[in-house]
Amino acid sequence: MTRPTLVSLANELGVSRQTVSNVINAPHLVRPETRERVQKAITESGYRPNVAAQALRNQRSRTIGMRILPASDGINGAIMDRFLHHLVAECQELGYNLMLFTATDERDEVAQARELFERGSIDGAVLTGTHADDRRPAELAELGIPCAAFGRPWGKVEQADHIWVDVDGRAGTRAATRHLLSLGHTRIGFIGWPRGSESGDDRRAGWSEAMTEAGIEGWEQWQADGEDGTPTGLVSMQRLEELGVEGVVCASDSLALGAREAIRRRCTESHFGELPVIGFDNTPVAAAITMSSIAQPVERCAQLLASALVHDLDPKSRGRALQPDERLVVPVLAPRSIELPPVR
Amino acid sequence: MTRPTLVSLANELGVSRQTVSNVINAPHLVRPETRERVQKAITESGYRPNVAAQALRNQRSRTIGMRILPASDGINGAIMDRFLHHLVAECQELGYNLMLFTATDERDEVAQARELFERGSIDGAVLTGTHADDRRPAELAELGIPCAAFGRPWGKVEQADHIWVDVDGRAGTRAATRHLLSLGHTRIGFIGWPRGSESGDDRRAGWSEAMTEAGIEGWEQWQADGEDGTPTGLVSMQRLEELGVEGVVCASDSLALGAREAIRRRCTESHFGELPVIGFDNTPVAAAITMSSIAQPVERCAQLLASALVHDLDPKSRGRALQPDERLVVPVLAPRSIELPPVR
DNA sequence: TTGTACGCGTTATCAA
DNA sequence: TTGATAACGCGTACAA
Repeated sequence: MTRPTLVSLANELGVSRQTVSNVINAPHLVRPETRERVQKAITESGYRPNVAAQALRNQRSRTIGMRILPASDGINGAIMDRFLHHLVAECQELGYNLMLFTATDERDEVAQARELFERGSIDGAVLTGTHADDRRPAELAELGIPCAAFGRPWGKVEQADHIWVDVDGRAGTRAATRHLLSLGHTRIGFIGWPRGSESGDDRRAGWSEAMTEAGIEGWEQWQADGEDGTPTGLVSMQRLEELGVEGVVCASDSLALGAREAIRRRCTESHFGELPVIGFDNTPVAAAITMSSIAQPVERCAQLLASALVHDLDPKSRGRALQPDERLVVPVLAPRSIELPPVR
Repeated sequence: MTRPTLVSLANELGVSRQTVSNVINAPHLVRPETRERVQKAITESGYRPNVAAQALRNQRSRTIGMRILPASDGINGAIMDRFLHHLVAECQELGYNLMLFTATDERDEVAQARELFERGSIDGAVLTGTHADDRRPAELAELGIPCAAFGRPWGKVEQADHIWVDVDGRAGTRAATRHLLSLGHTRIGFIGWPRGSESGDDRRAGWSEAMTEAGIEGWEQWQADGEDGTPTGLVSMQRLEELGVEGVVCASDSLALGAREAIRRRCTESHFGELPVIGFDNTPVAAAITMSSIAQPVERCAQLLASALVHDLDPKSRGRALQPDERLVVPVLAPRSIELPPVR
């Protein structure tokens, strides 16, 4: 009833444990007939190498650590949910495991990662939610802990020496804005987050670019911002509608949800007049109410990141190094029919 | 620069490694002066026991495994997000780690857990989303894999021999219904999921009980159901309003969101007339639109579950066995002001 | 109270 | 091609 080990298997077969090990790790070194005999025994006995022993011997756990944030709002939660799932899937694919941990703040996050790393629980870490002046990559590097970040090294993209992947939010809002422009609208507004939020400014920039490029006058006034959430979206939209805005791109689905609410209220109060709103993140909520949204390809980000980190941890593994042009992943516009009403 | 080990520390201090080990695991066996000297060295050198070596020696990884589901809708995602976070936090608190894995289905989930268990990666597993005829607990038991489930053993609560914790949805909807009744309303409806969904039927039962208990006639007709989502909530509410329903309890926030939408549309079309809607899950969306909702205490569930499983894995640890009356955790009604309009 | 010796299961090196 | 030996870092029974 006790699980077989390399030794017990070897004894039963009358070979040395090294031979059994070789059948698993270096089959080409073993004579075919022996190999098959051992292989058969391995399969039939349900033998599984012990990871603790492997980790001890190889000085690597084949495990990656990641901090799980307290679920704040449903939006970021949903994104991280998907990211996490695909990260786990890709790690598994590459023969790695993912271990979670919690931390009170980023300082503590580094401390926790360090603890896990120094105890040999993890070989490296995945960071999320990078921001300007993010000290984590440097601190981990200092400690010799390999890491990969979901989120670019804001403010110093060029000199970053760690692995990272990010969603090109700017390209997303640019595409969304162009899309609305292509429908014949010209007065396209933007509802975002207060200046200073890196990804927020990035998303706004895409809209600015598209508007500038289209040669439209006075677009600078068609913007509003505030804390993420439906309330901000609602009041922002009310203001923009007064300015005659004909469509709006938002930095999040929450904002877009609020904007839609404003339009709905106005429509019932006065005349009918739908108006396209495009959200960001393509959350289930957006899909449920058939609202167009810019979809972050978090699946791809997770895959690229896991693969790159694994490659960094073990170049001989199946992990793949990141190509420079793969770092900024472009999101996809997920259009829903209701969002494309005829102009006027 | 190389990390210290028990041996290297012992050598530096001129004691045997046994003494160093004892200082950590059985301090009372070591002479105070020696103990302090060793303790100091441990602290200063930043020594950390190697988990692989410990796992190998103790034949336990102090790690718990859990399948992460593909993020489906935002609602369940948000719930699982919170659950997961608190599960990790509690494990950490108890000196355990949480490892994630993916699986294609429940059969595969058991296979994956088995693989991890037999390789010594995990000591036990956490299950989520239990249902009637759930084979997982029995299969894991068969394999000798300790497990704990978030979700009751539907259909055979009494005979279940594994650890489980669940939210008492029925108590939640009952409380919500009573709450609406206490406001003076009598025609309280319910929007849920199709019969056969365990938690759905459970939530409906709470409403039935409260209505029966209040001695109100004809309540059986004030119900509707369908696939979870805003569309179902919307059409359901339209029908219930025609029946003169004065308030409604829903099996999810999605349904409630749809119901609110129906009320809003009707209000603007004809006369004004708000009407209380209570959702389930208390998602960020509910909070954002100030909609009352029944809040699942997933934090507590996660804590109880982690603690109980850890206790099962290692009775000498700080994990605590589950008391029978702790298994069904009662949710809390999160009332928002807008949800309590005067009657008529 | 401290030290010695062994074993946990695996892999790498080297000799046969 | 195969097998013996050592080592990874730790915990514990036992002896001193």
